Amino acid sequence: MSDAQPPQPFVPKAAISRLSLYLRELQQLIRNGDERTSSTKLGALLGFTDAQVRKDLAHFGQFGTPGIGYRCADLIDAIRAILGTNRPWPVAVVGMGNLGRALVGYGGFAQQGFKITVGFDVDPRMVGSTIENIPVHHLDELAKITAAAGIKMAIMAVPAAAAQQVADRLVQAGIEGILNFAPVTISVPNAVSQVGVDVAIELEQLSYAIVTKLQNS
Amino acid sequence: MSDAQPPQPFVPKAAISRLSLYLRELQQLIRNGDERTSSTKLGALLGFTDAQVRKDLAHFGQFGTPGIGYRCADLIDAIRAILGTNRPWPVAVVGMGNLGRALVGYGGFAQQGFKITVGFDVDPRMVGSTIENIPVHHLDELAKITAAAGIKMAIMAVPAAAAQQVADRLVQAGIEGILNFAPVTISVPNAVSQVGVDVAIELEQLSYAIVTKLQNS
DNA sequence: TAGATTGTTAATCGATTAACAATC
DNA sequence: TAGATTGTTAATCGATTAACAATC
Repeated sequence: MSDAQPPQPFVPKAAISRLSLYLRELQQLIRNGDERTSSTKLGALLGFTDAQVRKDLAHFGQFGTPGIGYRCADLIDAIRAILGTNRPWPVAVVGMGNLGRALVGYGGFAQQGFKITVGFDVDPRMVGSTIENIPVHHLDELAKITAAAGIKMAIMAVPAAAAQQVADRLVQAGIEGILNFAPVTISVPNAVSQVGVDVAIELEQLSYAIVTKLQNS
Repeated sequence: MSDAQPPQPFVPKAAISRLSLYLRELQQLIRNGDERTSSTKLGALLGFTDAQVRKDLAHFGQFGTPGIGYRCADLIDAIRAILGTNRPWPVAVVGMGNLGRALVGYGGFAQQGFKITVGFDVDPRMVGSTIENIPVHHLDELAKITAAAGIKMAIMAVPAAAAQQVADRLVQAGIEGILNFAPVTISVPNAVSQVGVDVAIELEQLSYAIVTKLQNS
């Protein structure tokens, strides 16, 4: 209907990750009572150069004032609009084991616009129950319920052996983004976005860093 | 005492992350009964080029046979030796809330060499209890217990507001690697390694991907 | 032998940083 | 005005990919 959207050419993926970090830092600054900040200050808080901060933002428009810097509140609004978190996202959790239940009980991302509104499992003892006021349905109801609720994002907290099957069902149900906590690579169509979090891999990165540091000493 | 270690110049950080992915994929191949693989096959499984796989490995030595490829079991051993996970790592969890307890109950990374052996909290109702056979101590005992147990890695699952203080205490206690689940940037000395996992940020990346895809259509 | 695949060097590509005119 | 800081272009740096001789 409108062509107001800028053409938005190649935005490095790493730049989008940093946008999330800027957002988090800006929210912290606001909590500290800071109204304004600068690319130098924001970068220093995160270990980036000022040029990096400005370049990242420049992909999307102009948000500051030369000689002054950025209004924290305005930059927050701008970044949330870019990321698409200026409106609420209902989220489904699949797999109501320890991790699934912990995620449902965790309020931390409600503040960023994400609200877990439903859980799924295949265990008959879980199905029909309620966890922290969130209903748990059978996985067979996935498509019906996510469609009715307009849910486009799901968090997978299922065993590795089930992950690909569950991913297939999420795709089938029309889910467009998957956050996968299972320690396996899942294969989904290109049109579906995925992000993986594997705690073992993160620990391996720490292991490497520690071992390497020892070697160098 | 010995100079057997190769000089090991600049290894891109991204290459180390991919090493973990190769390892995970190789373990999957072994489970499928594959004895051998190639850079082309391994790359295809993860969406990388064959050149990328060979280049990453080349930073550390020669692990394959021209014309043949790689023996999965051998390459697994080699990568584990590089990452430092060819020996067990005892790990402490700080913060025994929903997430902390879920991590203790999760066996997934024991298989990769990481074993949670102790938990810490400040809540008197938790201190002295046992979760999945893991004792929970008061945070005041951190230094004493981690030193005695030779623990060098800790997982932080504490509220954002407490994160920096807890990080300071971990550093004080001689911890060398921190996996931080709190949604804030923590500042630690250069000699201490840290990795952050922020679920909200991962969801933001999905949000961006979904919203952007819609725009382009 | 012919076919496959490695390890490595050189070429390409992309991302970060430096520099600076414009602006407040 | 002088000082600060943006947005942006050009220069640098680093990482990925292509190509190929060596090898099984």
